[in-house]
Amino acid sequence: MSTDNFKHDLFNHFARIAKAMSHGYRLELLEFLAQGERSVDALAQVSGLGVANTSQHLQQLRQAGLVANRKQGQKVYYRLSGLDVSALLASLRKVAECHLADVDRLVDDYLNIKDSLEPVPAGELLKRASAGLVTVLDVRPAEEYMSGHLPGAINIPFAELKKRLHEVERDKEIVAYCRGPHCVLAFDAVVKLREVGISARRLEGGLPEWKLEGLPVES
Amino acid sequence: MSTDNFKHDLFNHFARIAKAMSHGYRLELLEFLAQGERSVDALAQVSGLGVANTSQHLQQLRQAGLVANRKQGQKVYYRLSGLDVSALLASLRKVAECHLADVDRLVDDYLNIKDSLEPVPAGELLKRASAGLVTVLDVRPAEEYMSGHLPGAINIPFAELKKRLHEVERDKEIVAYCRGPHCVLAFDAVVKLREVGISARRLEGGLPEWKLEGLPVES
DNA sequence: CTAATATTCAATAGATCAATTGAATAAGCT
DNA sequence: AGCTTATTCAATTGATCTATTGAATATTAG
Repeated sequence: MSTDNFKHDLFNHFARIAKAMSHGYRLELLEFLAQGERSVDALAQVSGLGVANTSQHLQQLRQAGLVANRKQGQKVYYRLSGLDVSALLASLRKVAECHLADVDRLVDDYLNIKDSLEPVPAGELLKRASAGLVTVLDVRPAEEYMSGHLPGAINIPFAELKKRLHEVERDKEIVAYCRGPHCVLAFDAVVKLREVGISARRLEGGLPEWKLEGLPVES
Repeated sequence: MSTDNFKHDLFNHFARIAKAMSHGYRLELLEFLAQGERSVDALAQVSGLGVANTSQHLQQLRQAGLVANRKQGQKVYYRLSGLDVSALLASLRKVAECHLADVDRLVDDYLNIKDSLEPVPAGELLKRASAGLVTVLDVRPAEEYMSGHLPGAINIPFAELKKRLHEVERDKEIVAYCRGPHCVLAFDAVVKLREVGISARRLEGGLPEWKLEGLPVES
């Protein structure tokens, strides 16, 4: 049956993509890449893996078509091969949240403040930010900010937030964002800001989700 | 670092879901389940796997939260655990089509008639069908038709199409659909219908995609 | 040209996964 | 109760995957 072979081949190709995503570290790499282009050793550092190991994982992702790379000088820069990869990751996240009880519990335990933080939808933030009503705060590391961020956002990496609190206007509301819906940086930032009496909320989702909605990005 | 553990745990859970989808047979099972609820042996038959084997694959899918089951009498019926699982599969398909050159070639080779078949978008079909302008033809096996189909669709399984050609009205256009965008049944049906001079097109996507758009289903 | 940096390749051992087989459980039928 | 059907469990073998290590390649700097 040639049509059966077609079907098997096709599903095997789909499976190859899923297999590329079937490892925690590779998913972490994908999340970092969703923030912007990165070199191999930057990814190795941030993920805590060895360089050779990181390189091999990246190659698996590349063979599955999830990432692409370009060589500039001595460095090789990897990037997601498209927005649809971000969309795939978002789908995966959603299924996990809805149907994997463990994930739900984990998220509730760690981000138990979740509901009390009143996440701001992307569309609403865009309106209020362009009207100058809020300060948009990017709490990701500087390199991630530099390779793309929300329009008008200021960058104070979470690690430096305590020292640089004076940089934020205290009379405007702050909306913080980070890497994505399960990144703890924005959660923690909002808590820290509120501790010192600054009105703060977090964006629903992070930069990848913002891009997925087709909203503008500045760099 | 407790926040790092949280991240690792979370991504490991996501990876479990991807791992469940990282096997061709399991993806096939998911596509069949996207047509409706099925018992283990029905799935074993249609997938060509042994029953024990099928059962074990289904259990992996269940542990990943992708499917759910209920026991009725001596049979256990499995189903997708939600529409978001269909959405995840659709995302996977899209990434494969866009970024995996092999898939593109495979699809072009097999469904080379693809573009000439002028697929009908779901929204358009709904309008024209409710206006009585087209006959909607479901070419999937009878069991799949019975567990849910497009409103007003008639069912002639592809295998029986040749013998039952007389059942279709020759003066109305026919729109055929099957399991999904890469299922060959609707393609082949359209070709066969055109051979005998009947005006035919195919629906863009299949029943799962129809459901995903929130359109009504009859059973 | 030589040294240093960034990345990839190759080989290894330990772990996990897949398909098969036969037995065990559980529900209905006679 | 015994028999049949549907599903799951358990154990095996062969295959594939992961992390680590050290060497090989390529590009830039001195």
